Amino acid sequence: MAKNSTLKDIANQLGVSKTLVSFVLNGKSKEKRISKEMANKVLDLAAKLNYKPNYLAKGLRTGKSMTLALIIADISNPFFAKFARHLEIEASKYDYKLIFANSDEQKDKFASELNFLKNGQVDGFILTPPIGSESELKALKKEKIPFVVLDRYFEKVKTNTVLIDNFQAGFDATQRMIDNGRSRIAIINTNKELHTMSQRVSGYKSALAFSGSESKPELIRHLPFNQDKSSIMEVINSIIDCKADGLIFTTSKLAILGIECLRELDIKIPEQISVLSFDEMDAYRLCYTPISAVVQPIEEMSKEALRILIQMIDQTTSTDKLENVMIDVDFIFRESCP
Amino acid sequence: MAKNSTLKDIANQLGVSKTLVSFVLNGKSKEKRISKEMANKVLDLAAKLNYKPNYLAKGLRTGKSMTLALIIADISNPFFAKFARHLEIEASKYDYKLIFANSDEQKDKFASELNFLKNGQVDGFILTPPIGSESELKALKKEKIPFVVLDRYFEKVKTNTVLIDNFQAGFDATQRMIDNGRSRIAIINTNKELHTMSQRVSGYKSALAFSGSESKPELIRHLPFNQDKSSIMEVINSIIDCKADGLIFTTSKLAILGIECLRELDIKIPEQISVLSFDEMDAYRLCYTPISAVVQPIEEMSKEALRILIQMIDQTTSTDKLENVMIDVDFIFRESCP
DNA sequence: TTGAAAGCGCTAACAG
DNA sequence: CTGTTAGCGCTTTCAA
Repeated sequence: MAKNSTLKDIANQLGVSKTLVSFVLNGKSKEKRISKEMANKVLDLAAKLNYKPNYLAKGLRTGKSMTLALIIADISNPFFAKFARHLEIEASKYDYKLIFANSDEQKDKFASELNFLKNGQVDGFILTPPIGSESELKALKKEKIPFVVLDRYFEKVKTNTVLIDNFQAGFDATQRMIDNGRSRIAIINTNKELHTMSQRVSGYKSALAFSGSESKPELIRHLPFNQDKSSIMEVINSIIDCKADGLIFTTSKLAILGIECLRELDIKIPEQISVLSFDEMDAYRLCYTPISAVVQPIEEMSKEALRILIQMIDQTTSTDKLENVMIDVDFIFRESCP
Repeated sequence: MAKNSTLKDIANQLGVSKTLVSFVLNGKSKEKRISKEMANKVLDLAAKLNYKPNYLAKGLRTGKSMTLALIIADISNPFFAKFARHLEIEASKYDYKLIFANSDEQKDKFASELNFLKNGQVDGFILTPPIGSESELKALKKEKIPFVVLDRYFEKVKTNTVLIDNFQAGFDATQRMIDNGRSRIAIINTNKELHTMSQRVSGYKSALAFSGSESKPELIRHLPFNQDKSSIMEVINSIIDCKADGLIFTTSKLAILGIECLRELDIKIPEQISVLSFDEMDAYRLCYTPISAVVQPIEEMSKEALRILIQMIDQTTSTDKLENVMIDVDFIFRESCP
C-alpha cells in the first residue's frame, strides 16, 4: 500500500503548521481568517500531492468515523437489497460510508454482528432486527448509540422507527377486494411473530368486520419463516377447498411461489381467484400475472431513515430531542386487476 | 455515544501497563511469556468491562483497518446482491468488515467512489469496474493497493481476476442447442463492450463454426446497457421473422423481459423456440418457463475473490508473488428442457 | 515477566 | 492571521 501524503507533508513543504493546513482543508479558511494566498497555496499543493485525509486518524480524533452500519436479514433478498441501494445513495449525500451485515433473521447472529460493529468504527446503525431483539435495542439506547429501526416495530421498546402503516395497508387491500365483489378472501402470511406482519392480518380482519362479514379461521393461514413451495401448495389447496375467491399474500416471496402454485393448479387469475401481494411488484412483473399490490416506498423510507439517523448523530452531544419518532411513510397501492 | 472502556482503563484498574494488557488481549500471552494469573485477571476484567478494541485506533496504528470495500454496478441487481451476500459471509470469516458502493456502471461514478474510499480506511477492494476503468485499475496497481476484479476482464491491464470462462460457456450453450437439433440459433446480448459479454458471443460463433454452420448476422443482436421491454420486443420480432428456433439471452434480465415478450407473442417454449439464459435460474424460476441456463457459481467466486484479496493484503509487505492471477471458476450448466 | 515512551495522522484549545 | 501543543486508543520497540 503506497503511503498517502499527510497533512504534515503539506505543512512541511510549505513551511507552515499542520493546524493551518487542517483549517484550510476543512473549509475553515474564512472562519479562521486565513489569507487567501496561503489558502490557495495549501489547496494547490494538496491537489498536487493527491492528498486524502486519513479517516482513521480523523475518526480517532473526532470520535466520528463517518461510517454507518446496516444490519438486515439478507442482502440477497431483493426487498432489502433495494433498501441497501437507496440507503447507500443517501448516506453518500451526507458523506457517510455504509457497512452492511446479514442477520439471516437470527437473533443471535444479529446480536453478534451488532456487537462486532459497536466499537467506535460506526457512528450509527440502520436495523431490521429479528424477532426477540428487544434487549439489543435497549442496550443500544442505554449506550446512547444512534440507531433507527426500519420496517420493524417493537412494542416493548420505544425507538426511532420508519415503516408503513401495515394495519392500514392490510385494511385497504382487503377493502379493495370486498369492493370488487370478493366475499371469501383468504390471506397467507408468514413470520406472524413479526409485528408488521401480524398487523397486516389485523387490518385484513378489521376490514372484514367493518364490512359486516366475519373472518373465517380456515382462510387465515400462517407459514413458518422459510417457506418452500410444497408447504404453500398445501395451504393453497386447502383454501381452494374452502372456496376462496380472493387471496392476499403478505410478502412477495409468498406471492411468487403462490402464483406458481395457482398456475400449476390451472387456477385463473383474477377470474377464479383475485390476487394481491405486499411489498413488491416483482410478483406481478416476474410472474406476468395480473395482480394488485401494496408497495412500500423504499426510496422514501430510506431517505427518512437516514435523515433521522444523521440528525441523531449530530445531536448526540446536545439535547436528546429526537427520541422515539415513529415515521409512517405512506404506502402505495398499485392496481392492475379489477 | 457511551464511552467504551479502553486498554488504559483495564491497565489502570489492574495497576499494570497498557502494554501488558495489549499483549494479553491480542493472544500474545504465550509468546510474551506473561504469567497465567496476570493474563486471567486481564481477560476477566476485559470481559467485565465489555471491552471492545477501538478499530480506528488499532487501524491508525497498524495501518490495517480490517475493512474491505465492494464497488459494484448496483446492489439492487440480484446478481450483485448475491455476490454481496457471499462476500460478506467470507469477509466476516476473516474478521473483515465490508463497505459497499454502487457505480451504476458509470466510469466516473466508479472512479469517484473508489477515490473516496482510498484513504487508509480500506485495506482492499473487490471491484466490478465499468467499461473504460483501465486507468483506475492501473492507478491502484501503482499505489500497491490490493484489489481483485470480479466478473470483469480487462485485456489491457493485468490484474487478479475471478470469473467464469465466458467463451466456453457461450460455446457450450450453443453446442447444446445444436445437439438438440436447433439450427437457427439467435443470441441477444447487451453491454457488448464488456469483455465477458463479447466472449459469450464469441463462444456462440465458435460453436456454430465448429459444427459447420456459419453464424448469421441477423441472428446476433446487441442491445444497449439499459434495455426496456419494447426494444427487446422489437429484436425478438425480428429474429422470429428470421425463423429462429433457438434463442440465447446473455443476461438474466434480458431473459426475464424476453420471455415476457415471447409469451405475449404466444410463442411456445421450447416447442417453437428453445431458450437459454446466462447468469441465473431466476428467469426460469420466476417466469416459470422451461429453459436451460449457464449459472455462475457466485458463492465459489466470492470465496476465491476473498481468498486472493486477503492473501494480497497479507503479502503487501513481503514478496509480491500474487500478481495477475486469473481464476476461472467452473460455471454450471443447468438443464431443464430438451 | 513487565513497563515507559514514542508515534500512527489528525483536530482543537490556547497562545501569540 | 498562524503556530504550539496535547491527545484520541492502540501497538511496538527497547529497556529493565
